[in-house]
Amino acid sequence: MRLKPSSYLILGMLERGVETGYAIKRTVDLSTRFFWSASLAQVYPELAALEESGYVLSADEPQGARPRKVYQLTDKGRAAHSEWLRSERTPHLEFRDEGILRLFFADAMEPGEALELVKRLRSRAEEIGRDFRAEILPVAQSVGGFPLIAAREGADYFAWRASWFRKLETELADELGGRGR
Amino acid sequence: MRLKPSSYLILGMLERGVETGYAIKRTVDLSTRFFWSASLAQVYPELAALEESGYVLSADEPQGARPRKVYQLTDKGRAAHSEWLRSERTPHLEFRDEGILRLFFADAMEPGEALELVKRLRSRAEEIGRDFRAEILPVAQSVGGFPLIAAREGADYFAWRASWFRKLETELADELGGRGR
DNA sequence: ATACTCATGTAAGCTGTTACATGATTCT
DNA sequence: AGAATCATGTAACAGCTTACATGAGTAT
Repeated sequence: MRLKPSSYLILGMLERGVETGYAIKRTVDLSTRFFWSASLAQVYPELAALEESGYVLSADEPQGARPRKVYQLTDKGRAAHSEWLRSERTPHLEFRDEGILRLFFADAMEPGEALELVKRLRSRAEEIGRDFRAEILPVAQSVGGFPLIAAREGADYFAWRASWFRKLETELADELGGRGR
Repeated sequence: MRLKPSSYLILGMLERGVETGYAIKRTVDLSTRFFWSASLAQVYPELAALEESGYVLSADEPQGARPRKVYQLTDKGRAAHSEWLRSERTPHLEFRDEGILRLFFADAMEPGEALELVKRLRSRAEEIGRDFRAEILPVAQSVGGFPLIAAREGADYFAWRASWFRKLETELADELGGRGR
């Protein structure tokens, strides 16, 4: 079995003491979601595959009549996660940014419409920044350490992005105003 | 047929006068690659599907004995692209950032090793920034308009990212040095 | 001659999503 | 009593990638 970044995400969560598939998904939604997300339909089969390959071990720990499987890392799993963290392989970096894609094609619109687009992108960046500070940062603050540092990167990024669009907005507004005279 | 961002990428390239599937892929690699990439095995079937649904039209224009299909937008295709640009739908925004994922789990390493990780991430951001300025920006400069603005966003982002890691690097180095006394 | 670029396409596979299916426990 | 949360899983599909297959034109 070849481990993908999503596998290491799961190994990492187990290493941090998150025990069940459900809890991993919940934790991801409150922490790594913005730079690496995962769905339940990804987590459960991945946990099964990791167990099959000996990276993790499960034990049934039902809560009353409700079934519940707790997972823990094996030595092999801990070693794999540790090797990944220290590895010099180039980490995967990919963006799917439809906003910038629209910006790229904005020559097909009137200057006023392009300005409207940039305003919407700025406002969207601000909105995500707010969500981030409301949902992710507080949790990260209570955890501290590198999860907090990673959360700060996210918050800083969306702040930077909003200010980048704000700057572009003034430039485009100036051009528009200047042409009017 | 439901159009995805990748469909609009292709419509947009046709709108800008890029004529063949091969040329679209080449242009994407030199312009939108960092915020929206595409492979040949994606472009060719997508062009066929767009023609099937009436968004584009193809004509055979072989160069000698070498087959070649040139595409152009239909009115329907132009309208769809225009509607997308002006739309208020929230644009898709997704990151797959294995670097920040490693940072998130860096508590599992010694402080010195975590610092090494941050150095690698900083150096990788610098490297991508250089690639960007070497491969993407010059082309964008010769094109001008919004493609240049989008390219600047990319260049500015990787500069910001490098400086963010640089700052973190000094913070972590200070902590390391401080503990030694 | 040889290598690179132009050019089109397909097959198989990987990664991930949404929606479905089910049910217990806890909070209001 | 009803809603939200905890909990596990599967089926179908969407989107995309790598590798394969083929060959002409152009530059060194």
